[in-house]
Amino acid sequence: MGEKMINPLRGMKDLAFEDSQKFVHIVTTAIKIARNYGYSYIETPILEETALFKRSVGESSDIVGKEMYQFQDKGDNDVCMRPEGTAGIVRAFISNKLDRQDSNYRFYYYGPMFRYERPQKGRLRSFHQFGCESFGEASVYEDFTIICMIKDIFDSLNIGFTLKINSLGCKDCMPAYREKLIAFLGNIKNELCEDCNRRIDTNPIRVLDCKTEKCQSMLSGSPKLLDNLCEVCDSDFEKLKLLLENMGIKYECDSNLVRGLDYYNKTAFEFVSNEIGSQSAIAGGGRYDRLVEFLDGKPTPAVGFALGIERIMDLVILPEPKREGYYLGSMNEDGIHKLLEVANFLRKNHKVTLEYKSKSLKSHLKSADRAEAKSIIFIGDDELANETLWIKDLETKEEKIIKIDSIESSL
RNA sequence: GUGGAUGUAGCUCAGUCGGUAGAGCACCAGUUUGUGGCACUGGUGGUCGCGGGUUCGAUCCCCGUCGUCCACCCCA
Repeated sequence: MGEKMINPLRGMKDLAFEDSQKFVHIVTTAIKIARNYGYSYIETPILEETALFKRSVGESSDIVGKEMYQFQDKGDNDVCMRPEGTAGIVRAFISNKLDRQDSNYRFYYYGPMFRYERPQKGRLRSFHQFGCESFGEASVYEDFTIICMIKDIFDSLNIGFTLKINSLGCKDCMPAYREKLIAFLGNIKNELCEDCNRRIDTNPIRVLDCKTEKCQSMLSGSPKLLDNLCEVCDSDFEKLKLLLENMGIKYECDSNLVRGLDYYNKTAFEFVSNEIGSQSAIAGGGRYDRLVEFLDGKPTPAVGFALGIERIMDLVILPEPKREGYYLGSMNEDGIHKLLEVANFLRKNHKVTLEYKSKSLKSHLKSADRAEAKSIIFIGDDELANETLWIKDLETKEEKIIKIDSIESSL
């Protein structure tokens, strides 16, 4: 008492009412589709050893460099709230020795992620992702299938998007391209902006999609990633494009599309929306064939994606609410007492809203509307005297009176 | 981390060229001694983000602080 009111932490939001309904709608839709594609649920801890994220997400990324919720726990362990989902799933995949098993594993997950960033539209410190990870399948068909799955999810949520794809190459072609690009950038270093000069060291490919006009004009002759792929990467990328075209899925090739996390290779993709402000990515993912071995597992090809639930919450339209169940109310205390038993019975099969305050029928009817009940059950003075219930269907407006002790056969 | 806005009732916002505040929505009640989603009437509800300064007096002016929003960076 008298102390300062406690508010949620910066960048953290409570989800209730319409927001939580949207959240559940998105997650249940995504789960249903993921299950149709053969994915099963996996739940991993929110807290992990910090080293996990340093080795997977990569020290060069901003996520690890400056956005982690990292601290020492009471056992003096260096721990971290997960900033993304893939690392923990891969860790679990290896911890459970699934990498020793020569078969495919497909997992879906959803839950909160934490990044210590400055909040803005579509960007929170505590936010939720739904994601899928497929292990053991090297075929580009799997990349294609996962893109189809995301498309299905957005289609069923009625959300429009643009699909962008790129290939990041593999261990055979990416390093060579990287050197080529660094050499090119080195020559025009003095003309590039401050940010780009920093990027040359941290993530040179990012320089390619710098927003400043000066940089863009300097970059017109830069070597392009897609022109420098090895034979396998190139033919897989061509195959992916063909598969998408045959399926009628529109896409844009974006040679500058770079995933923010270090572990990606080959196929990279992003679903963007132009309706949600500056943070336009609503889902992103790609292939990460080397991550399992980086984390000391047996080399296992993998591909996955994550979608930002809060970002698509602004885009989904909730289905019309339907009236459901019963609202129970009385004009007098004794009636409420009887309704407690009625509620107990009905709750075995129906949604029930029981009002404990005695008040007029009119007032109860209003409350019943607000509760979105399909029917109201009411006990007034007459019903109390006759041991009956007055029941009205709020949609059809039909009314009936039944004996309380015949409720089991009447409802 | 940088920059720009902003902070008045549960919500959306007005307002006072400095004299401690209002509307709409929502909520409650009544109009109808027992018939809803409409209408009308009335009511509950705010130390005008917090701290300091100027002033006889600050919600309004000044400084600070915290929060929120938006953009950059980066990302889902």
